[in-house]
Parts: sequence; structure tokens; C-alpha cells
Amino acid sequence: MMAKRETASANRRMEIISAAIEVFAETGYYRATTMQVAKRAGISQPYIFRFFATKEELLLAALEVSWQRIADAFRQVIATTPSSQLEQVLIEAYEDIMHANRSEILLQMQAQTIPEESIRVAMQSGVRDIRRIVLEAFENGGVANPVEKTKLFIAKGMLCNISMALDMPELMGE
Amino acid sequence: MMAKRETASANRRMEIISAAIEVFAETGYYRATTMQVAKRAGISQPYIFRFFATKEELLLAALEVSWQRIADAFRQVIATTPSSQLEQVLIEAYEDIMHANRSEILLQMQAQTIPEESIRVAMQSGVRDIRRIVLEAFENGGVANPVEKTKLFIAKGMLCNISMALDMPELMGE
DNA sequence: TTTGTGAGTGATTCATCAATCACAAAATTT
DNA sequence: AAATTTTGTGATTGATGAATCACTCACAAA
Repeated sequence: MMAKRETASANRRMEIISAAIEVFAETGYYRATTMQVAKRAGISQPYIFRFFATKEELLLAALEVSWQRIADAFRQVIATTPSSQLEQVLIEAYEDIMHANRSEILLQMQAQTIPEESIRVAMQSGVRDIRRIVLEAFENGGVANPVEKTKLFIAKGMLCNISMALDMPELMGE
Repeated sequence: MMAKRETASANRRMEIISAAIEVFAETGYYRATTMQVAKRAGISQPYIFRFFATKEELLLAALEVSWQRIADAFRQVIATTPSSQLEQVLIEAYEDIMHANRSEILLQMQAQTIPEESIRVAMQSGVRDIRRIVLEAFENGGVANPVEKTKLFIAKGMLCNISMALDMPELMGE
């Protein structure tokens, strides 16, 4: 069990991550400054480096949180939804996340093209996990053509992201 | 008709844009320096600013080139392909562009999340144009459910981009 | 009461870049 | 061949931002 001090420290850490997600999403990771993140988190700029060795490590932590949120939500849905409605409910769960955690999605989109190896690896593993979760759920639910269904599910999710990022709702019409 | 001098200047301009597309795609727009672009184009760094008032204006020009390339290719396909094979040939045309002009696609992906208003506007108009071109082609070809077909076509294109950017070919399987 | 430690900050450093300036060499025009 | 315009560069500048350093302060245990 965690000691009180460790808990407090972990909270502080999470506050910084949350601030970073917002600031990175609003301003763009490279333009965002650690000063902005610190202000948002209500601490001094150098103090960030007590928790994260580099700005990039902070980005990595933020990405991990954002992928974890999606994985958790999907697992929850899969455990409680009959396979006949599975796809529809998964879509709704994703839309909920997009509205409640816009910044996390915007950050993931940014990270798709960040060339740092460590970021790329984190993104690959995030996408791979989500894909595996969805594919296994379709397979276990006896859905026809699970591989193709999974592919289209993810494709629609990506279009959904872009429609949100560019503020073009017409892309999702029908 | 253009004078020789104007042509030479336009060539120079395009050389800079081409260099910028590569450098921006490789390094990321914000981290890429105008010095890197200049080196790649074989000119001095200050000379870039004879053609583009700011780095951002250079990015805008690069985006315009990249969207234009897709629009031209699609129009070409549409003008020469029977509607029965239209979607398949469009997909192939897009895949060709992705392989021959990887950097342009990576740049567009970056620009999806760049918060500068002028960039956002350019991206919206690029996406809107492509969507309109594809939708009208499906409509004129008498394809069933053209709006939904267009949406899925674009969604698959976006997934294709991500599969390329993250180097995850398994996302496009089937 | 002194010793020790976790939490936190102000000031500074060192490097990096976009953008400007002042100038030079070609090319064109007159 | 003189004047002018176009093409181009080296040197500099003014900001900026990540990361480090040298501290202070609260508080707890011995």
C-alpha cells in the first residue's frame, strides 16, 4: 500500500500531466512551453523537472494516460454490452471520450507525426492495444468479418478525430 | 505569358517549397529550422525570406501544393474511369501519391492539429475540396449511397495515412 | 535544539532560431 | 559603359525556452 507522501506526490504528478495535456493540445507540443504547463498546474516551471526528466518524458506520460482512458472505456463497454449492439455502443463510448477529453485526442493526433522514436513506439503500442481489444471483442461476439469490421471501426474513429480537430462536422454526416 | 525572369523566380520558389515539404515532414514543422530548409534547397537561409514573409507562409504554400496534387490526381482518374471501377481506381491513385509523396501527406497530418487560424482554414478548404470532388464523382456515376460512400472513402484514406505514419501496415490488412 | 528531508522557487545559463540589415556580384536596361 | 535591377550572402540581433543551480521554508524525529 502506498504511503501518504507517495500518494501526494503521485497526485502532483497527475496534476502536471493533466495540465500538460491541455497546454500541449491547445498550443501544440513543440510550441507549448514548460512555463505554460507549470502555470496551469499552479507550480513553478523548474518543479516539473522533479517529476519528469525532460519535456518529452512528460509527453510520453500524457500519451499513456490518454490511451489508457480509451482502453478502459472500451473494456467496460465490452464487458457489459451484448454483441448485437457492440459496435454502436463502442462508437458512443468513443464519442463521449472525444467530447469529455478533447485535449487527449488532439494530443494523440499530434503524436501521430512526431518523429521521436520513443513517441512513435508509444503510439504504436497504444493503437495496437485498442485494435486488439476491439478485434477480440468482435471475434468473441461472433460478429461476421471481424478483421474488416475492426478496420472500418478504427477508420471511422480517425475520421471522427479529424472532423473534430478541423471543426468540420459535415465529414461525419449521414 | 511569363517572362524568363519570372519563370526562374517561380522555379526557385518551388524549389524552396519542395525542400520545406521534406524538412517539415522529417523533423516536424516547429522543430524544423529555416536553415535546414535553405540547406536542402541549396541557398542561404535569409534568401528564403525573399519568397516567403514568414515561416508560416512557407508552410501554407507547401500545404497548397500538397492538396493540389491530390485534387489533380483525383480529377484525372474521374475523367478517365468508368463509374463501376471508380472507387478502386481512386484508392490506387491515393496510394500512389502516398508512396511517391510521403512527405506531403505527413505534412498534412501535422497540419491537422496546428492551431494557427490560417493553417486551419487552409486545411478545411483542402479537405472540403477533395470531399466535394469525390462526392460529385460518385453522384454523377450513379453510385448508391454516395454520401456514405464518400465518408467511408475518406475514413479509409485517413486510416491509410496513420498506418503509413506509424509504420503499422497491419492496420490496413484484409 | 540540531539534524535531516521533502516541497518548492527565483535567477541564471546556454543554445537555438526567425527575421533583419548591410552589402556584393551578376544580369539587364538604357 | 554607365545606371539600374535582380539575385544572392555573411553577420547580427532580439527573443525565447529547456534545463540547472543555489537557495528557502516547513516540519519532524532524535
